[in-house]
Amino acid sequence: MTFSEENYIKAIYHLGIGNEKMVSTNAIAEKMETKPSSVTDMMKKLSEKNLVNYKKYQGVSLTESGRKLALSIIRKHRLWEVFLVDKLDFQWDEVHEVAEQLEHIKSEKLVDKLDTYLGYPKLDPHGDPIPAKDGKFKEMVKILLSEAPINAMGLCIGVKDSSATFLKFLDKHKIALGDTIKVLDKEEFDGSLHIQIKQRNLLISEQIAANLFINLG
Amino acid sequence: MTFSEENYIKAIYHLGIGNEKMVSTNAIAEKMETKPSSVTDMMKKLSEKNLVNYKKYQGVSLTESGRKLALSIIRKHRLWEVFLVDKLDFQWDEVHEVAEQLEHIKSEKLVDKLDTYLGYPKLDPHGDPIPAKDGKFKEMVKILLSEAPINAMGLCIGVKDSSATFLKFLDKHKIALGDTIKVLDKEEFDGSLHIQIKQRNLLISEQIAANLFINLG
DNA sequence: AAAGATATTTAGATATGACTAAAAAAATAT
DNA sequence: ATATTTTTTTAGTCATATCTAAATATCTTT
Repeated sequence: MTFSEENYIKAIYHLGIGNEKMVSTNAIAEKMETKPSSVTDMMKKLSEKNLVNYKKYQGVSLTESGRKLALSIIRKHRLWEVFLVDKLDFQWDEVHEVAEQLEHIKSEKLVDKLDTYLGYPKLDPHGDPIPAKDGKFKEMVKILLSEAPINAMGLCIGVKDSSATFLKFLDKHKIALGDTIKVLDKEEFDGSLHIQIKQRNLLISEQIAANLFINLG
Repeated sequence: MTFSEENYIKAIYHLGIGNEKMVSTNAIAEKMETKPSSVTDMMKKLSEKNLVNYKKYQGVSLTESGRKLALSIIRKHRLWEVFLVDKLDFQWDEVHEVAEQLEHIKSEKLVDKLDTYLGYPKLDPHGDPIPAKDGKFKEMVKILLSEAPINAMGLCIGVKDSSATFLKFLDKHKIALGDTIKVLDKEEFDGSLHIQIKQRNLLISEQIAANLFINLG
């Protein structure tokens, strides 16, 4: 598998979450920051390798082996992120790019030993679950903070956008995974949320709220 | 820099050690397990990028920036090897292949933090020195065991061949870096050496002796 | 159901890094 | 010093992964 192939597989997996249907060529092109024609070329190749189900004009979905491959790459990505934060003292907003490279290192032994060394972590620094060796993992029950009803209270368990800009914003306002958040009020005008977090009251924009996952009770 | 370019630079560096002259196209081709014509192509490209001095039919040598690049790759390779052995519990004969991949990860911050995490090691698991960030490092004074005179005594400080086969052989016969070795006798017939190591007497072939570095006094 | 808009695919081109076969230069031997 | 061998380079191909431009299929409107 080339890096490029692996990145396509990962993109298809991420796009396919939730909507269990077919993923469109254009959606993949946008995610990969490439042209639709390049996607078509690659889909033919991945189809040959039995990693995706592809029919002209119908979009693609991952086959069983495609899904397994995707999960193994995601497993590696998230384990490396834990390593960078827990062991090397990286900030959580700095790890993504490096993990994008490390996820392509080929050595099963390495991944297993890394997993052991890290103490079999279940979540990465952004709250995303780490697939087990056999590909199994359970998504937590989570909703976007922006969709929580007024007076709802829950644990902050993850971020949707994991860009450095957003993560830095959270750090600056001392919002961290594991914090308890209570929705006090919602502004009708722009959807801003008044929330209570660690004894503090905070007003956050809808865009912020739409990128924070919480777990209700 | 592509992986391929980096691997060529590394190969030229290794071939250029000792013989401070030009490195031949054929030598590079052999080391890289590729064809001389491919080497010529790449030399033109690396020359464009000012990483090698290349003149048709004259061989190549690294420029100052080529040398720096080579040392930074070697630094990464050796630091990762230390990580794999010290932290992840790999055997010393298992680390080379994985480190060949890890050495191409691009992130200065990662290398620096790894160095710190490992406690600024000076040597990798095979006894090779790890270049500092600024590229400086001192080779130990070392000779091949096969070239040591009879009755010489020294510390085993490194291996020349670091293939799994050779390293496993050393493990099997309990020969490790740091052991004191004394040359008792040399067979005239085939160059075999009688050595004393950890109270034991051992007879080793010349080929073995020609891949072990020792440091006299 | 035809027209227009959007999405997707095909065809043909480019850059990288490899290869083979043939030509040319350098080294070695007679 | 000439012939032979070895080394190195050139020329032309190939595969991968991209791209642009043009063609075609599907979706959306009316």
